[in-house]
Amino acid sequence: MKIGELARRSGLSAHTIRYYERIGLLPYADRDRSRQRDYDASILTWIDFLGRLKTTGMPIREMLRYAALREAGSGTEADRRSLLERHREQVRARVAELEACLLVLDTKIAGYADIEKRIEDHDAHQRTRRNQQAGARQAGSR
Amino acid sequence: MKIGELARRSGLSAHTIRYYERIGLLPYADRDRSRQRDYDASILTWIDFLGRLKTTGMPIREMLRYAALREAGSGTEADRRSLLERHREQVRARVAELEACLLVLDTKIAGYADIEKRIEDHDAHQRTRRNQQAGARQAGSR
DNA sequence: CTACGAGTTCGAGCGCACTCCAAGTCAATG
DNA sequence: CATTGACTTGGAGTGCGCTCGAACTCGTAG
Repeated sequence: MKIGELARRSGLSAHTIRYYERIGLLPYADRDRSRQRDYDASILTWIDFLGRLKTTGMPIREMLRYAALREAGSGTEADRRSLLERHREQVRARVAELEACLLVLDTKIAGYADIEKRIEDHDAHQRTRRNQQAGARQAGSR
Repeated sequence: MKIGELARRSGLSAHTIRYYERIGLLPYADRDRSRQRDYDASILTWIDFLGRLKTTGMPIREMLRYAALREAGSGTEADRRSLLERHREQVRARVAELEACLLVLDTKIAGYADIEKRIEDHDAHQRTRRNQQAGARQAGSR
């Protein structure tokens, strides 16, 4: 698979794929006779996992540490595991934080809803009064 | 309250407070006789809410839109509400996304735990075999 | 042979959200 | 009166994670 197809299938741009290789997030890819990168489909699994790390807010620095352990092969499982466990805790904390903010947002939104409702009621009341006055005028003009 | 105290109480740096005022996120603060900013405690509520928006990933661009509506005063409640409602949906989506990633992390971590367990078992087995051989040698040597 | 499309490298540029620096002002203290 | 420390402004610099451009090389189709 060449870089263009990998880009389409991974959702990254070819630029980003090269950038990731440059910084060491992706392993140095084999090149064909004309020095073009030639990828194995298995790289998609790795890119996908990197995407998870990224989505959960892991900085590239730390992904690099994980990638390096992975490259180092067996014997690094305990380190990789504890790195992911620490990250998992951070993600859990983040979720809790977002949920706390959601409550604040709910309250704020409910506050605006109240204000809007009060305005509507007020308007409806005003209309009713105008109509009553108009009715009274009509009745009086007969 | 001067900027230093506000910085301490809000958790922002004085630099950041001035930056926020410059871009319009904080209202232009009144100055005292010697042109120093003089804040009312009520600003803390606003900074706190801005913090919630920031924590939930709202870009400054959008906070500015909200801040502008707020400055515009009454009549903008419906807009402010819908802005916050749209944001709330994004935050909810983000939480869902993080939770999906947490499942992937759990699986990955469990995988490493398995590998480590297999290695431990293997080592324990090796030790047992060595002990048995040592025992057999001792018994034979008697 | 030419033209194309997709790839290559290297380095510069960008958007975001700060963060910091230099040079100056001011009020209070010794 | 001199010093100290907290403040002022305007503008430059930073770190992150890309993103893009220029100039070039290939392999294939017409």
